[in-house]
Amino acid sequence: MTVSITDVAEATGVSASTVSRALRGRPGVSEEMRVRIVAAAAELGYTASRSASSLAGGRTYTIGVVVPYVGRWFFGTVLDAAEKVFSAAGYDVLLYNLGSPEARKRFFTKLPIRKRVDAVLSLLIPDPEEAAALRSLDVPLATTVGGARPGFMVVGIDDRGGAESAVRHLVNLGHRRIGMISGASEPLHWTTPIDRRQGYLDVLADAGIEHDPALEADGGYTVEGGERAMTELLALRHPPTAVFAQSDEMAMGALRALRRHRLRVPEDVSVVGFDDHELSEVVGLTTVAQPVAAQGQEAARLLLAQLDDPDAGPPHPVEMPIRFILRETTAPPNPRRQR
Amino acid sequence: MTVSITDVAEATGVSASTVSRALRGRPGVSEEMRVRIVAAAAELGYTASRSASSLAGGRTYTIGVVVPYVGRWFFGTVLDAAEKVFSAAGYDVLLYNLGSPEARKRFFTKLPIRKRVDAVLSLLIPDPEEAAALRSLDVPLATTVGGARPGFMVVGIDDRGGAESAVRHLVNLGHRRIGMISGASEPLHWTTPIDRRQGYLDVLADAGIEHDPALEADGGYTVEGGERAMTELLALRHPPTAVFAQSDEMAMGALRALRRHRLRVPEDVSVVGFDDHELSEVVGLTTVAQPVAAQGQEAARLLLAQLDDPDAGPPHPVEMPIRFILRETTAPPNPRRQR
DNA sequence: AATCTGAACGCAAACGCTTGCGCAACCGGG
DNA sequence: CCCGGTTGCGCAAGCGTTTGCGTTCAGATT
Repeated sequence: MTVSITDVAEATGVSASTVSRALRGRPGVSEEMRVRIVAAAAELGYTASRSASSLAGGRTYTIGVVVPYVGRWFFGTVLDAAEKVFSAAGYDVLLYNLGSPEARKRFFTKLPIRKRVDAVLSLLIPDPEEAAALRSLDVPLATTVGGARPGFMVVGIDDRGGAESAVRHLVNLGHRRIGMISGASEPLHWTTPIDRRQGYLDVLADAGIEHDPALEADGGYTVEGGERAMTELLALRHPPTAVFAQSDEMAMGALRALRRHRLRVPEDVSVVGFDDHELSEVVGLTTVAQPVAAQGQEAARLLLAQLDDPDAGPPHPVEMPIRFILRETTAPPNPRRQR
Repeated sequence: MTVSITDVAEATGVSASTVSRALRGRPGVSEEMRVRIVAAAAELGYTASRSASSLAGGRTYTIGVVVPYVGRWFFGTVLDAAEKVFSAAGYDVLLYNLGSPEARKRFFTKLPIRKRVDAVLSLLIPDPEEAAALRSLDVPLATTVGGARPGFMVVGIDDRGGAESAVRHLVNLGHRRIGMISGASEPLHWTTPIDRRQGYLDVLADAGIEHDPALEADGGYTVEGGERAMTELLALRHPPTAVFAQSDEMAMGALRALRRHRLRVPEDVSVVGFDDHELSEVVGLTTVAQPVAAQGQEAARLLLAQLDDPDAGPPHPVEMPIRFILRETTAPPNPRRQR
C-alpha cells in the first residue's frame, strides 16, 4: 500500500536499519550508501511513519501548544509565530484549545498529550495541579504569559513597568481621576492583571493621588468586558477623566461605551490601552506595545534549544522590551468636566 | 516508567487484548469485566499511547488543519471553532501554518501529515497540484473557503450575494461613484475576491451605473492593503463617494487612510465592509456578516460524519446565511463633494 | 448424555520503525 | 604476518497497541 522503510531497503539492497540510520543522518553508514538511500527514498516518495518511529524511538517530533482561545488576537499571534519556528525545525504542532472549563478539564485529566509530544508551550497559566500534570509529562515546558510555574521556561514582559508608563502618561497630562479597567475576574493564577494593577497603584501613589477603589472596574479581557466596565465607571457620581485599560481589547470596549454615551475621546475622556493590538492603530489608540509575535518566537526557540541539549540548565526568564505609543485617545483633562 | 496497557491487564488479571477491547467499547467483554477494567485504568491513570494504537490500528484520532495564517482573525476564529468540535469528539488537531511560500512548499512536498491524520481541514485553497497531494492521503477533506477542489467537502457563503447587498445599500443611499477595495492580488486559486467583485459589478450594472475600472483598487486582504488601496482611490481626480471593501480588515485600513486625509466618515465618504470582524462593531463599520465560527464548526462536523460513516456519499456544499449589518460608516453622499 | 452454540477471553502476529550488539572486512603498525 | 582498531552493515529485540483466530466453558438443544 504505502511505501515503508523496507521498500526503500529492498530497492537499495540494504537492511532497514541502514536505511533508518542513513535517512536520519546517524553514523554507521558510508557516505556513498547514504546518497544512494536518500535517492531511493526520494524516488519512492518515502516518509517515515511518525507513529512507528515515535513508538520505537521515543521522540515524536511534535510540540504541544496549549491555548486558552485561539481566536483571540494575542494568542493567535503568539501561536502563529511559534508554529513557524517549530515547523522550520521539522516539528509538528499539536494544538489544544482549552477555552471552556470542560475542554480544560478533559485535557488535564486524560492528558491526551502524553507520549505524543517532545515539549509543551503553554499560553495559559495552569493552576498548580495542572502544572504538576504537565511536569509529569517529563518534557521541556515553556510559557509566554505572566505567572509561570516552577519547571516552566518563561518569556514575558515587564507588565508593571508598562502599566506605569501608561498611567504616568495620564498623570503627566494632568489627570487626577484615573480609572482602571481590569480583567482580574477572569482566569485565575496569572499575574498579568495583578502586575499591571500594581503599576497603576505605584504611579498614583508616586503622584500623590489618593487611590479610589471605585475607579477600578473589572470586566474580563474582552471588548465586551471593557465596555461593561467603562459603563460602570460612567455611572459613577464622579466618573474618571481618563482610564487605563489593561488590554487594548478592553480599551476598545471602553471606546464603544464612550461613544454610546456621546462622549468624545479624548476631549471628554482619555483612554490608554496595553498590548498594541493590530487594530489599535486603526482606532488611534494610545497604548503600550509589547512584541507579541517575538515572544512566541522566543519561547519556541527556548524549547528547541532545550530539546537539542537537554543537559543545558534552564535559561533565565526572558524579558522582552515594551514601549509606549502615543496616539490619539489621550489629551489633557477637559476643564469643563473636571469636578 | 509510564503505565501501559499490560499494567492495567495485570492489575485486573486479564489479557491486554481484553483491556483494549473493554476500553474502546468493543464487543467481546462482559459488562462486569468492563467496569472493572475501566476502574483499574482510571486508578492507574492509564491513557493509551496514540503512537502505538495508530500504528497498530490505522486510525490516528488526529485531524490535520492547514491554515494560511493563524494570527488573522478569520482563520483564528474558524480554527477555534473547529478545534472545539474535534476535541470534543476525541480527536487531536495537528496545525500547519502555511503562510510563507517556503513553509507551504515544504509542507506539500514532504507531506509530513501523511499517515498522521484521519482527515484534513484546509483553510487555504490548494492549487491543483497541492490538492492532488492532499487527495493522495486518501482521507476526508474539507474546506471553508471559496474555490474548493474536487474531493473536498465545502462549507461557505454566498459571496456574490453578500457583495450585492453591500453595494446595493450604497446605491440606495444615492451613491454613484462607488469604489471597490479588493485583494485579488493575494493568494491565487480562491474565488472569494472574484465572486465579491462580481456582486459589485452586478449591482452597478443593475443600477445603470457605468463601471469605472479606476475605481477598483487592490491591496491584499489586510489593514495595510486596505489603507494603500484607499489612498490610491483618494488620489483620483474624482474620488469615489463610497467604497465597498471586500473585507472588514481592508475597510478598517480604508478608514485609517480617510482619517489621515482628514475626511469624515460617513459625511464625506461612506465605507462598507464584509465579514463582520469582531472589532467592526467597535468602529461602527457597516458590513455584511458571515458566521465565521459556525463555518468552522460545520466543516468539522462534516469531516467527523465522514469518518463515522465512510460509505456515506459526500454531502452537498453547505451554504451558511449572511446578513447585512447597518452601522455608522454609511450615509447619503455629501452634495458639496459630489462631482 | 452427547452435541451444538455463543459469549468471554487469551494468544500471537502484525504495525513500521529504532537501536544495541555482533560480525565481517579492511586498515595500518609492530 | 599477526593483531587490535575502525568502519560499515545486518540481526533481532523491542516500542505499546489492535485484531483475527483459537480456546474454554456454561447453558441450551436434541
